[in-house]
Amino acid sequence: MLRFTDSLTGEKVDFVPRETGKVSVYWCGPTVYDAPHLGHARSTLAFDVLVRYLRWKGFAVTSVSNITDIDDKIINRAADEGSTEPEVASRFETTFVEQMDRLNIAHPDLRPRATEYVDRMVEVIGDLVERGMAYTTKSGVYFDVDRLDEYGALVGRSVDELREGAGARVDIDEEKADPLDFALWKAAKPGEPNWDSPWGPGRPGWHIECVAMSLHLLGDDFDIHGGGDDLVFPHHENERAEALGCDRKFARYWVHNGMVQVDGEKMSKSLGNFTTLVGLLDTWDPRALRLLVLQTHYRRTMEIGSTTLDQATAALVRLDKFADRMAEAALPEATAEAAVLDGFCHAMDDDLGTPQALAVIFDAVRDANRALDAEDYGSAAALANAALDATAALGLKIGAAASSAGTLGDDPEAAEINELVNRRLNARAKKDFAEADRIRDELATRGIVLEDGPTGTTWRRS
RNA sequence: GCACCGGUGCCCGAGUGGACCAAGGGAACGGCCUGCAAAGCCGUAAAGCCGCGGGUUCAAAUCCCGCCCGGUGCUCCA
Repeated sequence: MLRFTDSLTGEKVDFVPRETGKVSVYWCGPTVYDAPHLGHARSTLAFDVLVRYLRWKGFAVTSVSNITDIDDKIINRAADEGSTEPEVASRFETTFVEQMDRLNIAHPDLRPRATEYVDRMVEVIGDLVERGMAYTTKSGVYFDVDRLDEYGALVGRSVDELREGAGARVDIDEEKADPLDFALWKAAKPGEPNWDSPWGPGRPGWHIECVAMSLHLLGDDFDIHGGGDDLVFPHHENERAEALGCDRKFARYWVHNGMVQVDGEKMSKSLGNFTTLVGLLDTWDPRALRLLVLQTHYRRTMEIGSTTLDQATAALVRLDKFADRMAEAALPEATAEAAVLDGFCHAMDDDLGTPQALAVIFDAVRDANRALDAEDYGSAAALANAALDATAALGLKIGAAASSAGTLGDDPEAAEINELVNRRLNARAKKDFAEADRIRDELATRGIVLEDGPTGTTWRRS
């Protein structure tokens, strides 16, 4: 039985989908106003693994993740650049998708944009106004928090408690009847993009797009709603209020991932150049980032930095070598070792315990190597198949062929390096080890590592 | 300030009441292999007891109280 920690109750609960065998998942995608960062990667990776594992288990999954392409930050960025909102949004959406592709993240089945859903949002807002859950002011339409008893349930606070902290960080809008009330529709200001509505020209308020999209594409009472845990309040609390305010059932389970830290501190642009994904993925194998993320439970705050990425890279190299070794061994056909897959499922079923799942995989790797050393090919094959099946279920491709380093022939210096390698081989053949070592040292200073194997010498960049 | 979540070896991190009390990865060390290395495999040691101080319990890293530190949220940040 699959279990998740549901943010609404904070407890681990059995997962019972709306429809047997089918799972509907919605997770909050990015607001495309800037380059994607580590946090986007971690969050998207978390839900990628969730979806992959559910599919691996045999569920028919429908996944939806939005692109928020209209918001204050996009407007500001466009103004700063002397560009337009659609241009800014389109550019960063492209970058986002590119980086997700590098991370081998499966595309969501549907990736709707907020601007394509304005009509549906207007419908939802209209419904709320009709039901008396929302009111209109000069500056827009606001949700009346007092009308919903359950407001605050997701974040685990009462309306009174929330009211105490309201305005702690942002000035209170005088137009609102209650500081907690939040915008559903913002009246247009001069120069801003706007759409027509029964309340005059304006633009969508608090992430009402997520409600309009998720309910439209997945239906009422869909299964899982996810996102980063910084979105719990007010973002998700408000979404929930919007849906419940329309008397519609919303997410059955709320799943939130933890934040990323760099060097023990919050990630910020001043802290390092690899807080953006593009730079990081240029430096490290994207699979190393996936492995690193999976080594920490998705709900926990985690550390990402050059040290941990290097460590993950070392672990990844080991997995690649393992996959290659097993492939070269030409092992017999074998069914994946059931004990390993059972262990893997047991770990994953328990709130997606990827760290434990990886421990099962690494144990299988060691056992398979041991079996191969002992020339127990049947066991080695069964264990290797299980390990490969499990890594694949996590979206982790292993083996040198999967390495982003690509084939050695692609390296611009390949011809020159190969020449040096051949000269060294000749020297070794003549037992001129001094010359052989000199060439090896020369390559080492250029960051090239040589490996002499039974079938010849290979090289790679360290 | 208020709320929530964390603080586990040299590093990253599982474990959240009980088989001598800590998985897995990285690093370290030793062995095999190698002309020597590298890589790989095998193995070993390493937490004077899991932030600090109290408490509950037959039994706690795991529960309770206080304190210290970090993170997140408190109107648009994954």
